[in-house]
Amino acid sequence: MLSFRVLAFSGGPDREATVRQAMENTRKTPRQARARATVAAVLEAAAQLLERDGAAGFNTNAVAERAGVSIGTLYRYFPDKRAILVALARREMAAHNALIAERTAATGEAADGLAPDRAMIRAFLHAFGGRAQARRAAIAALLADADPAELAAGHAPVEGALRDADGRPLSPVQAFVVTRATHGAMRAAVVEGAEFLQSRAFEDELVRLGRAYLADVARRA
Amino acid sequence: MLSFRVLAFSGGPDREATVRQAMENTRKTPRQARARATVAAVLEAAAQLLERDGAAGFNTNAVAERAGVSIGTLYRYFPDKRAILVALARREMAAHNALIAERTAATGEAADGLAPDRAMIRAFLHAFGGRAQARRAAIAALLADADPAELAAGHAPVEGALRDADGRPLSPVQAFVVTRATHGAMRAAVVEGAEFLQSRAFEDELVRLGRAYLADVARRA
Amino acid sequence: MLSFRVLAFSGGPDREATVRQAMENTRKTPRQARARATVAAVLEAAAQLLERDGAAGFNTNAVAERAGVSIGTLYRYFPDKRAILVALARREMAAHNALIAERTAATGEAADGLAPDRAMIRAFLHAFGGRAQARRAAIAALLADADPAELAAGHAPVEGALRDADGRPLSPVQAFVVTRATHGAMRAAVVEGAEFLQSRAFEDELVRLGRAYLADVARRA
Amino acid sequence: MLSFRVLAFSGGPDREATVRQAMENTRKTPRQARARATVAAVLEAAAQLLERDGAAGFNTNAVAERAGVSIGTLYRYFPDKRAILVALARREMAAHNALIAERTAATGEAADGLAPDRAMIRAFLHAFGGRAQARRAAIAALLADADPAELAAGHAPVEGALRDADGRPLSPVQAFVVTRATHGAMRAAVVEGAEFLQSRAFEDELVRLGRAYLADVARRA
DNA sequence: AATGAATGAGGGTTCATTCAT
DNA sequence: TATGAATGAACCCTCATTCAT
Repeated sequence: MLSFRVLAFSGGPDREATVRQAMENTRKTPRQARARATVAAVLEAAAQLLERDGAAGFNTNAVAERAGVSIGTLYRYFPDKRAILVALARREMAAHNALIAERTAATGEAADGLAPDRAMIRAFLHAFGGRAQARRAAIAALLADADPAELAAGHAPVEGALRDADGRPLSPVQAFVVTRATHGAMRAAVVEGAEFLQSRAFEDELVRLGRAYLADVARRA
Repeated sequence: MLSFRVLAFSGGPDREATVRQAMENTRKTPRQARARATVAAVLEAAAQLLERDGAAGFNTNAVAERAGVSIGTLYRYFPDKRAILVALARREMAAHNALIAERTAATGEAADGLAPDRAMIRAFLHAFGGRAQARRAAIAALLADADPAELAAGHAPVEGALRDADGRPLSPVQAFVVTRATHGAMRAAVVEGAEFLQSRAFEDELVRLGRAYLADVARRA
Repeated sequence: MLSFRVLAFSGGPDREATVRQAMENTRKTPRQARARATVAAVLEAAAQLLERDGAAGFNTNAVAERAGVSIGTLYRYFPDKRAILVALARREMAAHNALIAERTAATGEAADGLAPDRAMIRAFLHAFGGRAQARRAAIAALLADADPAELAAGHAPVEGALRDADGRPLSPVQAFVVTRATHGAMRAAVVEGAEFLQSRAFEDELVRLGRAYLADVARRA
Repeated sequence: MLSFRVLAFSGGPDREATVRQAMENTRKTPRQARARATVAAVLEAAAQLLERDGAAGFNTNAVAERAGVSIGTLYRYFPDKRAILVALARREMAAHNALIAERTAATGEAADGLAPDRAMIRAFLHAFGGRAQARRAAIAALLADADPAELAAGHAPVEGALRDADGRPLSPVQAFVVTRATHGAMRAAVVEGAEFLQSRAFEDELVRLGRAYLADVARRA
């Protein structure tokens, strides 16, 4: 379900190192705060442009202008255009993960009484609530030149942890099918702008889909 | 399952006119074999470039050159770059639908002994066998600026015909989930370059996914 | 002495082929005449800018503007900025060679009564008469990233033909020294803007330099 | 032969002021060892970058980083990019002159048993032994926008001291020819990367070239 | 005095589209 | 009707230089 981990790429090592260093070393220096603010402004600007104009409106000059920084400053923090997309995807992912953590890790296995599968689905659906267009454009833009080999990585942790209704591990193909199917349905709802995206009914059907499949796998094993 | 219907546009008023014009150009004029040949050559060239270089290699000059026509001629048949993509998607879709029709509609319910769900899945997987890259690039390119509201249309006929294990119609949300989930898993296999794309095991799991879900829907109804 | 052969590089093979084809195939087509005029205008503009502002004034947009063509047109004929420099050098070389041919080949060995060494020196000096700054800038610009291995090629034919005062071939080092020394003195006169560049006295001393050296080589052999 | 004096500028009024300022900064302020160390570090960094990447690698930010000083500090000591090049050239020149002085002026006419012309040639060739690329890039970079009128100054002292084989002064053109010819041959060997650059044979031929010329001048006088 | 983040003019190049031939 | 040369807006990115801290 962690669909967006898929989109995480690493920028140029040099600059990336620079920025990471700049962003993680000391926490309190005003310099660091400034840098973080700049990065945030750029990402926010990118998201807004993606939201408003789609991938077509996403160019480095426009992003810099909307972010209120010079193009040179933008390039101090992002080695190239693609890195902005990558960082944006990473940021969305982080927010997504935080949501999941908040809902599951809090009370242990079944936070607020939710089963883990439902918790993850709900987290995904809510993370995708706003800014569908921005996310969609980010997906599309990255898909356009992403390394297909890396596209699989994001699902690996979930796939490894999956068990059928009797607690037995799934075959690789089965793990693939259930993760991608669930994710694909959610993704389609986002991309198609389905109005039931955040409804209980949709969530219920997604949960049912996974469980029915896992039960059937157990039954025939 | 009709994956590429996703790519079919009817367009907002402006686009609609544009596309209609493109379609009429493509459809009426070609009483001359020459015109039809030109259109075919352009689409074939576009598919090849998409396949070889991804979205980046897809530019009107390159398409015209590879098609062996002048750029001016290309613009006689396609009002703009986007129209080529649209026409290409439509062509792929038509081929895809033809395949499904051949396998299902021909002998009625169970063509060549296959259940309809399996037949459709198999058709999809085989349609995606070759030219995966071209289709992926076409998806990405169109997704980049497609009107989200229209992305849903392609699945409608299948959704309407779906029944649960007891023959009862599905709710809209249920129909959405089962079509997009199946399609999403197949799409992911294409996009991620899964090596089991055309394996029997994969097909089996996809069939099981849909049937387990529809059985569960019937059980709880 | 054929210093500028050194500067001849080949542009990108594709475009180069295109242009060559465009320029050499048919002679009379108005299209060809247009193309040749465009190439000439670009080269002339480049030479003027080099002459006026040095390498700093040499940028593709300025060249296109002064040539009276769009930047796109410029890039139709030259794959990149460097290719313009290369072509310019080639053109100067051709003019230079023509001058030499006119002065030597005409009457055979000693055209207009000139010994071959003096003829070549004079040709070089006169070719360099005008536009010294443009040539100087072209040299500098190309030197900035020329492949040193190729820098030697231009002198090879002359080196091979050299003989000492008794008609014996020179050693490679000797051939190198006499060609580069003569050329270096002429080059310095151009680069430093020496006012005696085209004087008889300068020519005489250059001729003497080579002859004295070759006589000495013969004497000690 | 004092090849790099070529690079010494006295500048037009504007430039002159700029350079003088730079020189005074470089000369007076460094009573603090720190300042001198900074200037040295910058020049060393510049030389290394020129050596490694050619003119393309020579930019102020890279120089500052490699020198281990901030870009702001660099600009305290050098008014602009060009000043670094000028100072570098001056430093190389000084080292070169010191070498010559050590070999000739020390023991008067024939230091370590070498004739002065051979001593100067040898000094030049050895100075050019290492860092050929850096020097070549420095030449090219300066040539790109040097005031041509000033390029001549460096050779003046040698020219003035030159005598023919009978001890008579040379004409200005003769002095020009012999200095630039010798220098040009050495320069070409550096620029073309000739493998015999530091060989005895090459040195011998350079010495012979000058002597044969000066002898011939005396003979015809 | 040192720092280095920020600036933004400038420059190389691409490519969708037009229109004279 | 076909051609393809020409156009030029747009875009990505670099780097010399400034200045607040």
